[in-house]
Amino acid sequence: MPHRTTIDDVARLANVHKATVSRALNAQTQHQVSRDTVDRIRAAAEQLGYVPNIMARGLRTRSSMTIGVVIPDLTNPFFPPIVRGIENFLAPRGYTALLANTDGHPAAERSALASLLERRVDGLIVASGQRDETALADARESGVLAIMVNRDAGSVPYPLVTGNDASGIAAAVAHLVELGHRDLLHIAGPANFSTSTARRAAFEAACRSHRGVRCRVVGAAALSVEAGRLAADEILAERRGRPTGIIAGNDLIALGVLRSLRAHGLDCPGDISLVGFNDMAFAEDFAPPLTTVRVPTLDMGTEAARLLLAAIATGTQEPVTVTLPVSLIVRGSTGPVPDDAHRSVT
Amino acid sequence: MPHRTTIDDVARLANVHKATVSRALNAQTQHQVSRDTVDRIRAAAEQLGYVPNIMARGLRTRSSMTIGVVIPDLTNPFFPPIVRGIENFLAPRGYTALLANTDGHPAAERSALASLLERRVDGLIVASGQRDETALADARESGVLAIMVNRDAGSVPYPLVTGNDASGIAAAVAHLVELGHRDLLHIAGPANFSTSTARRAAFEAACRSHRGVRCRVVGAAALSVEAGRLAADEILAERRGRPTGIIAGNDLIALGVLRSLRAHGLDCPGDISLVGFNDMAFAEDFAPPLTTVRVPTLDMGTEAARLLLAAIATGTQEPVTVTLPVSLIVRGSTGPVPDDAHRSVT
DNA sequence: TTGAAAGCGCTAACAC
DNA sequence: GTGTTAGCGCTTTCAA
Repeated sequence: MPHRTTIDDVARLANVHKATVSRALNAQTQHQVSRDTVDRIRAAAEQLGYVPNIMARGLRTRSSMTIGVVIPDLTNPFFPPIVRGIENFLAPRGYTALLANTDGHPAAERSALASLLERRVDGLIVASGQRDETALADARESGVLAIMVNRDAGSVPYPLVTGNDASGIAAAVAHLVELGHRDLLHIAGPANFSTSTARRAAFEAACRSHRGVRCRVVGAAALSVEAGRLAADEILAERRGRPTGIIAGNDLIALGVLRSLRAHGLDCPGDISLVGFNDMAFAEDFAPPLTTVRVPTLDMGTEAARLLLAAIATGTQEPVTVTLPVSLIVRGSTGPVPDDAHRSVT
Repeated sequence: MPHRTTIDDVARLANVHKATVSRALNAQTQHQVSRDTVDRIRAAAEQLGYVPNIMARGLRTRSSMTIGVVIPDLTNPFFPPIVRGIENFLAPRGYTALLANTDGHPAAERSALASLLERRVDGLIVASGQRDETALADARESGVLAIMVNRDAGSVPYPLVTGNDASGIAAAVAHLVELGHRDLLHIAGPANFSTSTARRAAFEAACRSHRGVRCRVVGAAALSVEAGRLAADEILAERRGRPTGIIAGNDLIALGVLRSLRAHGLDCPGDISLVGFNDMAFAEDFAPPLTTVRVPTLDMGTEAARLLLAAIATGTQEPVTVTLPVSLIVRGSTGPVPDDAHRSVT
């Protein structure tokens, strides 16, 4: 690539030493240079179209002004808002995000992390947390600064920014109970995600807190539409004990449930009510519009970026957990329990 | 950040000069080093957890092994698959993507570009093309390699990877005509996007090629749900001359049309048929499932990355246009023209 | 096959 | 206020 012009070229044109150019062009050191020379240097830089080389600077200052963002899959609608929130915070502060997808594969995560570390990112924001994080454990071991987003890293004590899973699930359960539902099912995500186990536990606790509510939990193989459909298929194949209300581990699973319901000729919410989790983009446009728990994904990203830059500034980080509030968004996929709901269980 | 261990540390442990370490650890120069020393160096590097510093290497080799990806908004579901396609191609080749959002603002684009250029990206992939690209013109002027994706950069002659807008629109028109529709409307995107004008022209041409088809074009203020809804609201407010078939400039606009239709108590496709463009994620889950033109977004990203790396390898690029095939996906939002369709125009 | 030396473009200590 | 000097960690001639 081009951009040949270096700090030396500017120095020559402005008739000063390159160190002076460096001072003049840097906000923190600019006051050390006289007004006149700053102007002269500015003009020279402008004239030459000088673009400072951040790599060279970084070599000296041991900072790359880039942050590694590792996510499972950008194509999953849950993650773009997080990334956007991160960038919204980083960009005005001179930082840029290096993106890496892992697809949930440990091998891909390893190589993604390696690639980011080679580039000497100043820190990591990781949205692909799992129970068994070996690669992250190594990173943490060698002093890499990082913030987890949404899911934690198992036993690796990185700070975490997450939504309030418990209160979201509690609100969903309360909503269904209020509508008269007494047979509730939770389709949980894989247990190696901290959010899955948190939501599952919250579901069971919430059900216990309402008298007369029968609850049941099944697991989905992944946080995906297909996994949700499969799980729902199995449940709907059973002739007795069908739930009247389902709380899905996330919106993708909920979408799978919706497809399964249609395939079985069941009406939502006429026959079965459904609540999702996350309020992903366009959840309101589904058929029916999905009742779900809204998670502030953009804010989660922003907050994670804020925490990371703070950690970079101090060089240290405590394993805090920042829990952001969530809210139940009631739309068309939940309704009153059908009259004959109890036929199947008696 | 940590990772203190440098090539010198490895050299010392392996009892060789750092130049030898460099050769041993580099695939292209490895054959210059004896088998034994390579092994010894490898072991030493492993033992020390050596991670080469790409910035330092880049300073020397004038290549950063990073590609700048500039998009309007990651939160728009059209872009993540493109980015994913890019990364799928880049990652195995040792490149990483630096992401920058512009929100369609020239100012944001300027600063995004500046930030990428400071980081000495080896090239750019730009999905935020507009008619009046001043920042890109400068980049092009100073020899920056770049590939446009989806939309071109107006008069800036960068190569372009795009979907076949004309054939997609032609297929959509043919589909509606076959269903009996004779009054067609195209809600076009803003004219400063090359795709908007291409689709508009294709629409008008396609309509002319079918005898007895009346066509009309209105513009949406943006490629967004809200802009689509507004445009549809205006059309539906007219009491006469309503179209029976609408082809939206993209799926987001189509979604806005859907919402407007619902608000007006109109049935889709009972009263009006609707075709989108792009086949964005979950278009099949809308109410009704959206008939749309599928654009191979993932492939577009991959192809753009391929072209860019080729350009980087040769140091030159021709202003070629790669047009990828698209296909009409017929779902529930299109149906036979209603019987009374001609009442309103007579 | 390996070592020595130079330098990529920048900033930071130290002079003056 | 400004110049000098010395590297940051790497690759790449050029010698040996």
